[in-house]
Formats: sequence, C-alpha cells, structure tokens
Amino acid sequence: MGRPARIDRAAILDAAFELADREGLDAVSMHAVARRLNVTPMALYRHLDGKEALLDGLVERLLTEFRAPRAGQDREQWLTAMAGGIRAVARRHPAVFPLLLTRPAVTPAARGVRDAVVAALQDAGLTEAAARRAERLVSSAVLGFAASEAAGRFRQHEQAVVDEDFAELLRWLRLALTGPHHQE
Amino acid sequence: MGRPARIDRAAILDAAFELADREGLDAVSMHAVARRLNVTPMALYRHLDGKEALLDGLVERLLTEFRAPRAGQDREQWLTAMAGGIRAVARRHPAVFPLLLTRPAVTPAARGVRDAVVAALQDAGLTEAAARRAERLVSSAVLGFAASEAAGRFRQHEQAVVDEDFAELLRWLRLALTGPHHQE
DNA sequence: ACCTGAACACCGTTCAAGT
DNA sequence: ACCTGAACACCGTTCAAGT
Repeated sequence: MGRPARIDRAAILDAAFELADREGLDAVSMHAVARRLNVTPMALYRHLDGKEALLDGLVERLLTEFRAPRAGQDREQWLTAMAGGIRAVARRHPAVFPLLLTRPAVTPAARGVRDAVVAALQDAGLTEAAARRAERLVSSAVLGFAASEAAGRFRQHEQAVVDEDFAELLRWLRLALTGPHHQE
Repeated sequence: MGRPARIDRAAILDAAFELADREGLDAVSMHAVARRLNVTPMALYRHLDGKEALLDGLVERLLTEFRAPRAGQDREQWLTAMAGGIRAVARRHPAVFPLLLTRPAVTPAARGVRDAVVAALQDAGLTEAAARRAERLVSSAVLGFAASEAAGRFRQHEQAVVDEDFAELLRWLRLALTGPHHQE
C-alpha cells in the first residue's frame, strides 16, 4: 500500500530535457537524469520503460512545445506560422531537435500534434489524403532544414544568408501548396 | 623504426560501417569496432582522433558512396538522379543515414562531394551563390525525406504511397529550380 | 611507429530486497 | 507502490609500457 511517489514521468522528462539543452543529447543517460532527481537510476524504470521510452518522451516534448498553428485563414499564412514555429523550436533546442527525424512520433501526445497539422490542412481545403501527404512532405522539408541549421550544417554561412534560405524554402512550399499541383 | 601497421583508417571505417549496417548505430563503439579488427580499443586512437572522428568518417563514407551525378544535361534529369541517389543510399544504410543531418561534412572527402553538387548546379547554369543556396535547400529537403523514410517515420503507409510522396517532392523541387524563382 | 595492459569513471538494465 | 543496493557487461579515454 503505496508510499507517495517522489518522481513521475513529467518530472523525469523535465530533467532529461533540461539536461539535453544544457549539456547535449549524449549527456542524457538514465544515470545522469536520476542523479538530477536525487534518485537511483532504477527508480526511473517504475515510470518509464527505459532509455528508448525516455527519448520518445523528448520527442513528445518537442512536438507539444511546438503545437500546431490553428486552422489557416489563408494557406500561405498558416504555412509561414507552422514552418516558423518548427524552426523556432529547433533554435531553442538544437541538441534535442534531431530526434524528430530519427524517431517516429509514438506517444499519444506526439501523435496528437501531427494529427492537428493534418486537420489544419484539411480545414484549409485539402482532401484527407492530400492533407496527409502535404504534412509528410512539408514536415520532411522543414524538419530537414531546421535540423541542418540546428546541427550547424550551415555554420559557415552568415545568419542573413541562412534566413534568406529559409524564406526561399517557404516560397517553394507555398508554390507547391497553392500552385497547380495538388490535383488528384 | 616502425613495425608494419595492422590496421589503418580505411579498415576501421569499413568495420564500423558494417557494424552499423548490421546492428545499428548504437552498436558502433570503439570497443566493438576494435573487437572486430582483433585489436584493443586503444589501437584505434593511433589512426583516428576518437569516437567523434569515427562518426565523421561514416558521414564521409555515406557521401562518397553516393557520389554526385555528373553535370546535368538537363536540370530535371540531374535532379532526379541526384535525389534518387540519395534516397538509395538511405535505403541501403538506414541506421547510418541520419548522421548526414546531424553532423556537418568535415572531412576533405566529404566536403568534396558537396562541392561537386554545387559545381553540377553551376554547370547547369546557376550562379555560384544560387548554386550554393540550391544545394543547401535541395539537400535539406531530400535528406529530410530520406531520413524520415529510413527512420520509419512513414512506416504506417504503403510503399506505393511513399513512392508517390517522393515523386511529388521531386515535382516541387523541379518547379522551384526551373520555375520563375531563381532570380538574384 | 604501432600496439597492449591495466585502469578510471561512466553507461543500461536485472534482480532481490527494503519500507 | 515506490525506491534502494549490489551487481553485470558494457562504454570512451588516459597513461605507461612493451616490441
């Protein structure tokens, strides 16, 4: 008959996320997270399935911090908000961000965010199939760019150049979403 | 006055790459690679600066396996070859591939491949600045898609659907590269 | 010059035990 | 129910030593 829990899943994810932000993803270990919570590593297993589940939790945190911009008044504006939001998350959490391209969204909260993006695209007038496809393609392109930037792949270029890169990418996507190319 | 070397950088990268392909990126450790070469872990440090340098070596291997398609007869065809080549590498080496979005190309051989892509775009008629920008954007989008696919982010969809996604992405990029959008 | 051996502070996870 | 303690097979890297 239980004693009160000293930690829970949320506290564990908080600690892990902070650790990743400050010392990098490699610093996120079961031992290190436990240390931060004044608990032994094994205490974490009561609340989380292991290291993999911990990383899935970080993906969830990234996505819920992002949140999907609500249904587009107009499609261009929605796209700008959505892409800008993703890029902002990448800049705040460069160490954690690559996980988004490495791990599918598996936790319920994580899947919810993706579903909200699809819903917004449907509200903007796409069929369900087209909305799902657009979500996959836009997220791939934007995540690819944001992850590249966060990882320092464009490090050698001036910030202004990279900002203009991003603007150009948005123009491409706008063209693709509003252009003569979403039949079927 | 040296004894003959039993291993070298190439042999180490061979072993690491094979290990990653067969058992995943997490299986690539200095200990495990050394074990595969019948050598102690410390022997690797003579030929490589450490774990980070080992991973940079894997990035180099991915890029040199890809090789840039030679200068485009026509731009569309070049784009198809280039994107298809990247996707093929991702499918052959799903475990290693994400490194491309996580680590900038730092070794000389790795940078050479990227420079060849830029050169091909210049041969196709872009200015140097435009070619560099196009390389950054196309590689971000294609790497983002290929990494997503390799990581299983589209796992729930039929192969035919994902193939059509890729075709659609290519149409977007073609539009962007040949459309009314590469002034300045 | 190239590799080994012993060592250190870590890591993920298990198992049985305490309260 | 929740957490600890001891333990295991790992990990990256250092240092001094062998040939």
